[in-house]
Amino acid sequence: MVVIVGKADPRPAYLRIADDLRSRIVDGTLPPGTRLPSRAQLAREYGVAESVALEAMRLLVSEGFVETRPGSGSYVRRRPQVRRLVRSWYREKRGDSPFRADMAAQGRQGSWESHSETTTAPPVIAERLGVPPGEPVMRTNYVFYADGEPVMLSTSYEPLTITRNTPIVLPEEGPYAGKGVVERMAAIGVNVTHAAEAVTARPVLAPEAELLKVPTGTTIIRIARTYYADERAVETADITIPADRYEIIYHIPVGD
Amino acid sequence: MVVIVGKADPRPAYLRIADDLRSRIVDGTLPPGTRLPSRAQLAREYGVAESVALEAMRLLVSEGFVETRPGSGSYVRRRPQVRRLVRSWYREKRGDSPFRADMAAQGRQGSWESHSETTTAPPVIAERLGVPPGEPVMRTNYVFYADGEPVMLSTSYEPLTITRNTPIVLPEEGPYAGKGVVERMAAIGVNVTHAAEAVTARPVLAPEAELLKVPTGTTIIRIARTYYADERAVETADITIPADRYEIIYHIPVGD
DNA sequence: TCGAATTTGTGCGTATGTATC
DNA sequence: GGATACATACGCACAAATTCG
Repeated sequence: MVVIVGKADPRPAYLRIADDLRSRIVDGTLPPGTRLPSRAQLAREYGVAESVALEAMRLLVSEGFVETRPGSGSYVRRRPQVRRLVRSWYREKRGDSPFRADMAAQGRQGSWESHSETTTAPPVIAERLGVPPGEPVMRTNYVFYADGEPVMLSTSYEPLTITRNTPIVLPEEGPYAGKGVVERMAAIGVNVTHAAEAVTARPVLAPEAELLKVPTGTTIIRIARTYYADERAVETADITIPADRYEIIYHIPVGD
Repeated sequence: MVVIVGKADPRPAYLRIADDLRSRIVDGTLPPGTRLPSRAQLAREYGVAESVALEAMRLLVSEGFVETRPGSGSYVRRRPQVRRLVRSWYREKRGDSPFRADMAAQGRQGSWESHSETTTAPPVIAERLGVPPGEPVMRTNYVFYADGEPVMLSTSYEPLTITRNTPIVLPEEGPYAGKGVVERMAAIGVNVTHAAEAVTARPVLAPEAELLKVPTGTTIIRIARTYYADERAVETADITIPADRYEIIYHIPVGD
């Protein structure tokens, strides 16, 4: 089939082709897994050079609608099953590690690796913790796994003025290892009352991509989480999650 | 300067160039606003054809690191000032439009355009609303502006079984126009008790980019919000926000 | 098992239009 | 107005992976 274009189409040809295919993907005419026409076919159908068809495909790939397999063809992308991470207060009340409980709720096995060291608070972190820049903090880097696959990164900071000389100074050692911030802080008499999470998103950077084993250019969600005991910040963390695998669920009570 | 490449470099040339520039952008050697070498310059420096330099730049644009200005040059993207959108229950209690109140809190003037029509619920929406697919719903498309600049898109769905023959059937007409879902539903005796928001993120699509006036390659945050009266869903909406302009704040009480 | 055809990935060179400076 | 820079488009070439007879 050769598509005859109107003369007065203002949009570039590669955008027209991409829009055309995209709308057919979105409306279900081209379901996931469908093989799309090859570059040569598209070029013939739309009456353009092969390089224009190539441009259209590249755009759809960068938008996440299409994946290509060299030598085989281009296919409507099958979305990986989107899993949910629930971030609400009641995840804190289960006695187990919040992450492991989240994973168990989905029938997956949660595990993690971590590394802690004392350092000084960078300006951004100091501001979030409400302490002077350079204040000593315990920094802990985590890689979280679900069924052995990396799914989340986290870098946590706790002021040593709170945890020094307590059994919980190292988050992943001692009787409260892996128990979650709320439970650990409770063990030293610090009563966590609420948390604030600031959600942003951006393209993944190379070091993160390597740890999460995702291709560069994919989108990640970044959560800056801070736990408070009344008005005092007691922990803050930067959490990184691949956006195409997880959605983050917040429950918001509509109080009086 | 001409960069001599080792013979055994496995990566394609355009990726090497992109990786090189990207790392210099990320580590601050090329700060935001810096003008990058032109295609012709890059081609000379790296000893490749101009089309290869073009490919590298396109990749960086699609990743959101670079923006191009025709006739002028390519520049490290300046991150606009990040503003905050607070999504917590108390934003519902202010009597005014929640969006206008959010904007007023930042010293900006909020406004919006909307268009409502009755339609039938697509499968995904029907599932969120807990109604059979094809159920009649009121769909309203919004474009929200801050100081005249588009900052948020929203598509809202309300089952007509709830609002038919009431004064609020059209969200943006009548005495409760622009008042927010909680207040509008209260006006017909529906007591909204909580909301759930599912947060995801992905690259912006061409049609959205046009409405939001953002360059292609930026990241957007997408929120699927559903309001509930006890267990019954009374409204659901898809909200689209440019991730480089806003971060989304959630407050999470840590209850007993 | 082999080989030919197909398909994507990468790269080169050219041309034209339009925006900027 | 001229030089520069990006945007789009055309056409070609070859490598590598896949497919299929």
